[in-house]
Amino acid sequence: MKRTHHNGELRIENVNAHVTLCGWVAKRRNFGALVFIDLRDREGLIQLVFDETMADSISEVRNEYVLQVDGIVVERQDKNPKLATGDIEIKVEHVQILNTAKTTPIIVADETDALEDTRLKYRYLDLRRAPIQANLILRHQVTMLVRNYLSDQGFIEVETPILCKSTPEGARDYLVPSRITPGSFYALPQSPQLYKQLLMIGGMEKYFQIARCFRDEDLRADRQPEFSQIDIEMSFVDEEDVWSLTEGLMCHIFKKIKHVDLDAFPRLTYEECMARFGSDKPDLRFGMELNDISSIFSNTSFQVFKNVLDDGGIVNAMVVKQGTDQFSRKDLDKLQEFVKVYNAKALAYLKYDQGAFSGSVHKVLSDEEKQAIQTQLRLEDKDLVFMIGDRRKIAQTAMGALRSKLGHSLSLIDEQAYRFLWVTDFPMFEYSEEEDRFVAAHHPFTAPNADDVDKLMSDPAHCMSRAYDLVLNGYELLSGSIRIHDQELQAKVFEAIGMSMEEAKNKFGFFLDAFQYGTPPHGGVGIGLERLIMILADTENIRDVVAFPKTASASDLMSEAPSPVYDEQLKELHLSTIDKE
RNA sequence: GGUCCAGUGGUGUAGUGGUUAACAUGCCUCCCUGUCACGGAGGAGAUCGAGGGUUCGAGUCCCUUCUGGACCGCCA
Repeated sequence: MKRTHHNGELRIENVNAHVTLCGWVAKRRNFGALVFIDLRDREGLIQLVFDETMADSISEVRNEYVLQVDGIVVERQDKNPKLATGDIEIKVEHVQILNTAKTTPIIVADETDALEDTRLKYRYLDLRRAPIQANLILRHQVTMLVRNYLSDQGFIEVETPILCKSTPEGARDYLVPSRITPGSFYALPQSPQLYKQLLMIGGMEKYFQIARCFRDEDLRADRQPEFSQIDIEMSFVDEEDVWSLTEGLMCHIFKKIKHVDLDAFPRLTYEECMARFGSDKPDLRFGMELNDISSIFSNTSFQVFKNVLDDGGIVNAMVVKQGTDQFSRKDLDKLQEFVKVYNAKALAYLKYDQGAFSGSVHKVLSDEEKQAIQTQLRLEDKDLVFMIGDRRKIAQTAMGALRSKLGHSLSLIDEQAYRFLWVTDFPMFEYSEEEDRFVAAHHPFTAPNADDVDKLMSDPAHCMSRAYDLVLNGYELLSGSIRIHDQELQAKVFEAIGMSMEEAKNKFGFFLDAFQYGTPPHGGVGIGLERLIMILADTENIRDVVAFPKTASASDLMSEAPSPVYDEQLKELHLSTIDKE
């Protein structure tokens, strides 16, 4: 092999150069004895011309054949402005067929051909297409930037185990049976959480890893069962140190990849975030904030809102500016169904037009109430108000989901913008109705706010933590926290979530042991690499930025994993064949 | 665990109870010396995801099931 150039890099300046090129046949066009072939490689396309003297040597060549050609770069008579190499072509003098190819099930040259399941079944062909290659190259560039940046900042990349101890707190583990210890299992890491904290105890001070993580939970458009996390942990730091490091990294990435200078990263508490946007990962590329208008209805005769308020709920409102004519009755009925998905009982609406009200709750609200709504929400002509009266969390979440949906469907979003947001002061615990106890909202190693330590037992619902998320354009880009480094505090947190010291020792004994030998204050973050790449690649589908992704049911259409195994393998693992009923 | 959408030649679609399932593209053969979404002529290729039911008759209606997708729950 003596390839001299990539196909996409040749230009008019290369005219008369003798070149040797390699690649795949993207397209063949015949004119009697004259044949054009578009030759594709990773860097692009170039047109090859074969005259009658070459006709025999390429008569068998079809799409996706692998060729090596020698030829001379010549200027074209008719240039093709759509192609980077469109000013020139290669007059081929010698061709070698490196390999043949069967007719492909998907047409590689047509980037719109085939639905996603077919593309995934033949992923190796889909990967030949420019868009998916561009995404993988982008991913490579970002991980290189991350490694270099963090290394320059004094961080050490350390690999942590994939075969771990199962810690059944949080996400469901993927389990791996042990052959040597029958009946025992490893777990694949949901994240390197414990190991990175142990690295801090181990004196690494600044650690990072582009870490593979595994979670056996149901998938979504932005969730795969295995994914990568830019995992970072630092010793002797507080929130400001972690945030400033993270912001520096993000600024670096967006400068290098998108050539933009990011604005300062705003911060909101979780509570304010939920109140204003109905989400802990709000899209700040548009406004249309939520409003609590409960006080207007303190003496209402509208029974629905009255009941909600009596039960401690709220009435949440959102104004669609100039919205009165944007929704048909049918649209509004659909939105009604939409909020029910989020457990809201109903979606009320009120139209304000030329000083007069109409809409679903027009007749049941008093004039004073409507006037108060107009005043509080500063309604102008043709404004539409959506209202949800429900339990606080439901009213906020459902309205937040509606806000997000309408932001897209009404094109309120500035597609060019990158709007970051730090969300802080998360609750330390969430009440789990299922388990009838408080569970850690983040993970049980998150430090509580210093002021809230005495609430751990007395008032866990109002105990805030030192956890934080970084949100970008409506995606949770990372989560992190300042960790507990004091063993007594750690014990209290276990107690608060109803975990006995015995149980804690059984689950995290090695970790708690380590705490006794001089644990530095530490904290860090885990950045969802795929989500970052999705945003940079401008796609809403995580599979677009993963080379070999899995489907929504966690299977690989290409390799057909997961698959049954031989009885022999099960026997070695001391597992009996699973009864399929 | 739940809700919704989709499944028709290799690929992408049309077909809304009635002849031989249509179109585009790809594939094969032939023609063509300046195409680049090349063009022209011809050809092969589908038990309409699977199973059951309703009907004189089902790609079409009903039930079950499988697969893919989106969402809720879940994802510390």
